[in-house]
Amino acid sequence: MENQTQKKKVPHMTITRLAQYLNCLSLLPREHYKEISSKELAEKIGLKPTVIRQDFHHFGGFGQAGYRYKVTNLIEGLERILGLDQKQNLIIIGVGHLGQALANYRNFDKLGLRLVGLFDVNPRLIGITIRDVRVRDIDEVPTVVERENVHIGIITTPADSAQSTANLLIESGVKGIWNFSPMNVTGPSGIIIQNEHLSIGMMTLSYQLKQMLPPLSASSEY
Amino acid sequence: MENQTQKKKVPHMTITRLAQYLNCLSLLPREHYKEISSKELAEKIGLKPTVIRQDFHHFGGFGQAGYRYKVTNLIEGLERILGLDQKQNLIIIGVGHLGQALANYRNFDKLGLRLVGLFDVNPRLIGITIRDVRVRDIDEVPTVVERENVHIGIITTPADSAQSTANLLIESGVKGIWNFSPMNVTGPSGIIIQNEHLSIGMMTLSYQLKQMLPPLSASSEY
DNA sequence: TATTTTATGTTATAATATTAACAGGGGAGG
DNA sequence: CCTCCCCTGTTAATATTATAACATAAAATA
Repeated sequence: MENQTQKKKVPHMTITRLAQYLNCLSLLPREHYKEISSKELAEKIGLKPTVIRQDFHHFGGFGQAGYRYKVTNLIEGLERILGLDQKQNLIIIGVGHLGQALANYRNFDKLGLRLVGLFDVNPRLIGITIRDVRVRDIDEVPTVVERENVHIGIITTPADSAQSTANLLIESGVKGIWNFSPMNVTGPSGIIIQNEHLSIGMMTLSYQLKQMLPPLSASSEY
Repeated sequence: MENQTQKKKVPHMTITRLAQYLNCLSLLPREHYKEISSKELAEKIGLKPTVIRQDFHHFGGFGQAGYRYKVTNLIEGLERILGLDQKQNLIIIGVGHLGQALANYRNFDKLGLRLVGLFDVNPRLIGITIRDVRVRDIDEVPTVVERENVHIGIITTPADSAQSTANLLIESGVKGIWNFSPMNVTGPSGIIIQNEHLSIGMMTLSYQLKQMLPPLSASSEY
């Protein structure tokens, strides 16, 4: 569209699905899939074709009537929309099990993200190296954020230090926070904060299981 | 697709939020919060009070008009709705970094979940012990699922073996799958499958950042 | 070349979710 | 006891999202 600041609001679910499309497209073998139809893509993800076409329509569409979508064209467009064409530097605070798992996450490269810092308060962790990145003391966060022009910070600390960590990140100049601690963190408007609670996924799974499985005993009370 | 155990269908977003409420409530100090109002809880999560009351209304409400909600009552009710009151056994397949991180996830206990098995194909991992659970060969999955009455399986394998792993789990008798591999997995109806793609959270964050940050160059073309 | 098929972009309709408005219940304070 | 205020449960209205329907364009086929 005409305006990059985006006049009409794109539904949040659409953005989530665009990410799904991109993820799916980047995984399928390129030689067999030079082109793909909305029907094919929808089948792979478990949606209806109209959803995909409607999502694309928010951005003017990616093909032309009659043709199928060109996969490379699609991927490039999605990456541009999602902002993945501009490389970003990020840091991780909290080098516990989850922090280490994320530090080893290969897909960061594909997303245009570069891990430039790992931080913790635990002296036993400070100094070790994970994928060529050395773990530093948390006091060094402001320095690294400024020097490396870091825009994104990932929080994998325990719950009770999540908010203080977020504050530190924000003061240091980080613009987006991806929080994996169980506690919600908040910040001033202008800072993008994504709280990613793993337990919520588990709970919704549990709920659906309960609906599906026969109740063990026809309990009298609610 | 209608569910006979459920008269009126509860919106999916409501279930997600119920999980958020429970997570938030379980984290706040019990002595200071014996009771809580919809307004207070909404503030903590960043919602409006009416959302919470509407969500609760799908289940008949948790308090009575005039009173505030009793926290213990609320927690018990949410746990019952989400099916967390019934203990479940689960296994993890794929003991890479993410699998190990999940194996060490303390919150499983709070969710009524018990890790009873770890599996991998890598001989170098088979035999090691994480939190008193020994890593077994993937061939032993059917045996353990049956013996331990496992209902939930977590997939943390690479993308190319995700679907085959899901098939194995389903054939073994698992009823719910929590898939962390980047590739969507599918199964027959009756099996609950939750695909949890971490990269999607990162991409939506990237998108929002792009909307917020000033465009580096006023590029002519979209 | 005419026609059928398949595909996308667009518009219109149906379904769903959010938000607001309202109706009572209980406690505090005069 | 009465009034005021705050609270929840419920219903109604609004806004948003998903689905279906349609118009059009290209390729394939006869």
